[in-house]
Amino acid sequence: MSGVSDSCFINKLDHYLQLTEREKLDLLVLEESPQVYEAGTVLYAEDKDEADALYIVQSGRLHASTVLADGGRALLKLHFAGDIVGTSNIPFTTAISTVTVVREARLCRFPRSSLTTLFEVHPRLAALFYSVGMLENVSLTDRLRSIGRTDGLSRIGSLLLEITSRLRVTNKDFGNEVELHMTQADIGDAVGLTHVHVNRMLRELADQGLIERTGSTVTILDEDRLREVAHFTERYHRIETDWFPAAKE
Amino acid sequence: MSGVSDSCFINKLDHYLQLTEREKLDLLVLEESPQVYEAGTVLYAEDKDEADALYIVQSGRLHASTVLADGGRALLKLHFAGDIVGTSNIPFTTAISTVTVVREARLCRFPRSSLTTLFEVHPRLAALFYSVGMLENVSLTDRLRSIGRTDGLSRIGSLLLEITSRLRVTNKDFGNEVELHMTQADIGDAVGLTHVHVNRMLRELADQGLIERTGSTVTILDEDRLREVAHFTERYHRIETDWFPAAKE
DNA sequence: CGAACCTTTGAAGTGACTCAATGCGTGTGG
DNA sequence: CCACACGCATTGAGTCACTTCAAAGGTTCG
Repeated sequence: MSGVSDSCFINKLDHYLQLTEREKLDLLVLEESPQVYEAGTVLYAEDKDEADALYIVQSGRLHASTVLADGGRALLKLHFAGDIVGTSNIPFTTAISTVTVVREARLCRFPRSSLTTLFEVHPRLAALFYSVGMLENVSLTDRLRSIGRTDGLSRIGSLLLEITSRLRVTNKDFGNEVELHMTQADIGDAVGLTHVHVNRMLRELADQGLIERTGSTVTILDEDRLREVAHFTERYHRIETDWFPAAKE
Repeated sequence: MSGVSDSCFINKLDHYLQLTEREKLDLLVLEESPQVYEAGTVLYAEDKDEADALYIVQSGRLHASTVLADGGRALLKLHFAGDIVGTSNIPFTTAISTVTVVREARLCRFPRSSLTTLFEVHPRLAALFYSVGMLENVSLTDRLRSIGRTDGLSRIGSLLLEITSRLRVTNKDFGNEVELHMTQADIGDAVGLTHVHVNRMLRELADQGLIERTGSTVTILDEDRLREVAHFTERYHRIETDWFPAAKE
């Protein structure tokens, strides 16, 4: 039987909120044991698969994408350790985007039925789910602003900063060296540019001394200046928990 | 004292879910009586005002915007009757966008503390709030795709269809004539184009016989073809409620 | 009747795209 | 162990969607 340390939730939820023993134990029952998914695995496919569960990321990388009419692709979300994947399917029966494992990941499946119990028994955890979902909402509006209203250089800078920023949530001693696990075409699909232009903008960022590149690893050399270029606002430090219902002991 | 018909929730929540008497009564206590806000009113300002309440829209129009480094503006969300405004502030203490009343609106304030009670006492309604929030996330990813990966004509078409689609949620007998309540500059800020180009794309849509314009009212002449041009997917019909906890009678 | 705001149109400039070719690294089958 | 294929990064050149700048026409309102 799996111990508490095997839970997919402990990392991130515990970061935002000190979970009680009762909460931890109940979560262990509600979520399934972590399973390993290799890179390339499709968790569910847009407009095709039933979306009857969330997945909590213990480690690894995933992304949500959608196919365009012209055969192109858009990357809608990036998912890191601690993220809850699949929340936007909650109001639907069929998956509204395709979720792909980008880098070998350990995931806990969290069936819809567990969500029912969670909301019934643990209002405080339900509030936390709600907050985390709204955090995703904010991340989306930030990208909307970046993609809709800034040039290529800013968009790429913004993406780099968002990735580092989110990795730091679960990894405090994270430096300024990021392995992107994305091709330049992926980056383009995420920020709304072609891979050719992504290449030129990455070079430009490097030429300006803001970043350094080695393969698909990026080192941020001047984070302050990059933040200015990208008009980036940090948002993932903490969440407001004052209004949360009391925990079940 | 205000009757049930005065509640800001009945319209939309009742559309998705048959509320019980107990739920309706409790909601009436939790939400404040509707108040009228005239066009131009700023509910709260980005990075400035405390965000200690949600607002439920009974009637009228609002939008959420953010100011850019270069003085520009991005419209992040449009809010219609039945919407819950301010959810993205839930994880924060300070407002993360500016919410402005676009057209005289009747709003019910829903303080954060009411949210606490809602999650404690009415898990089913909490689930509904969660679902509605996730629906907003989906709307954002749809716009992300539209803005990041399609041309001006599609973006405008997509916006027009989203507006009509969302107005239909609370107004079944809504035709194909939409009063936008947006200037062409507003539209540009919403879809990531300049007002000049918005003008040309609107003309183009009209020239192609897809729409007809009178002032800021748009009549959709060929909705099927417009959907093709815009690559639009309808999403606001209904939400999945099977997993919701049982209602408190 | 003028001011303010919005829409519309023209003309020129540019950021990003498309097309195309080259190089590079890695894995694989002969 | 080499040859080749394949995916990815890089670079150049030409083109285009959208921008910027500028000005004129409409509408509303005090």
